[in-house]
Amino acid sequence: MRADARRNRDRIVEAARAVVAERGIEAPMELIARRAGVGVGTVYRRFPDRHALIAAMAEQYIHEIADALTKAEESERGAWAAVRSFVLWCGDQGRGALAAALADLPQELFEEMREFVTVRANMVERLEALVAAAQERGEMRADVGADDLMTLLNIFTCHPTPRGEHYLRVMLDGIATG
Amino acid sequence: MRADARRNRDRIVEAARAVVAERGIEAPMELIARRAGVGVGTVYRRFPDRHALIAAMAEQYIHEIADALTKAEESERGAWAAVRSFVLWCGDQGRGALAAALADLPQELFEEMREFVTVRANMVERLEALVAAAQERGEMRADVGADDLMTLLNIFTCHPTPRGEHYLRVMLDGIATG
DNA sequence: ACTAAGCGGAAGATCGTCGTCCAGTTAGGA
DNA sequence: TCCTAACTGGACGACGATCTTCCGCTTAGT
Repeated sequence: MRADARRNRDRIVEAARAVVAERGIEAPMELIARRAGVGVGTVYRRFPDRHALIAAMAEQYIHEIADALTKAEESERGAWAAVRSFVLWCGDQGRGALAAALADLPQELFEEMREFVTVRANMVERLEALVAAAQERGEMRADVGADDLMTLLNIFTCHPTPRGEHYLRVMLDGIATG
Repeated sequence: MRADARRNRDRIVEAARAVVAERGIEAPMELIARRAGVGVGTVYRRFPDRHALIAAMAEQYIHEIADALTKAEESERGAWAAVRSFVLWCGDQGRGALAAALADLPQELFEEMREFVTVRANMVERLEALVAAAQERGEMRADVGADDLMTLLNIFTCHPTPRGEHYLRVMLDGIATG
């Protein structure tokens, strides 16, 4: 692949993430192309259809999240601190908006996204372990699980508001054992 | 107006509320007509365009909310209890979904909806008073205001999930002074 | 039983997005 | 420098979803 083509490909994936986070999974291809500074034709040459683009995007995205979780795990300030900082990290930068957009992806699409599915499953497992540890130590209420955390993240970040991060903190205060 | 026409009119407004709550403010008119058990033609005779229908719907809706707030105020179990029960009432039955849908209404539309605007303004004022009282008594954290409560309601109810009410309760625990 | 009011839904208009195609441009090797 | 294969942008026709109108049939109510 020619160097300029490579550069454009990367720009397109990045633009897709931003646009999908803002406008949802059905954002027009032209918006993505514009944001990347290329024409629609260029997008379609690199990615035969929007599915391919979404898959590329999702893969990059899930790896970032998984890395953040690893960092949180390694911080060694306790399970609840790890959960908390991971949630706040996810809430930041509208990452969750992308997650929300991916969440209502048609089921059949996931079958072309093996890597994404695998990495995500692994991540959920690790988050569950962290939550269980925090609960065992009595640092976190027992009626909220890892899946609830992910749902809540989706809810908050998919609905952008100026005080989103503040709300997330209030929510975390409600989740922490008082 | 003939009795059957009146009946249909009411049914249409009710159907519109349900459909808009589920599918957003841009839900197809045909869906609303179907849900009301009438043809699209009937909808358009009663309401010249979707704006008129939305206005009728919004008016009915805001009165219900205002009534609920009145009930909460009258319960006399304290300001925080009133705020809490009002928020939970709103969260119930997907009322917020409708609020969310109304929230991203084009600005110019509100100018044809005087009644709605007036009643809503009055309601917000009363909620603010309740919040101030709860905060003064130290029952509620000071960094969350009436507008935040409304935003949070929108956020939660516009994004329907099986555990929505539970999340709202957790959130309220975070908002209450611990 | 008569008629004004009401009814449903087919049909045509409109709109936004998709994905293709091709004439023109450019990277980078010889 | 020159050459060409690779790449580029965006106009364009197709398409599906939704809007709104219109009209022949039905019905409430006198």
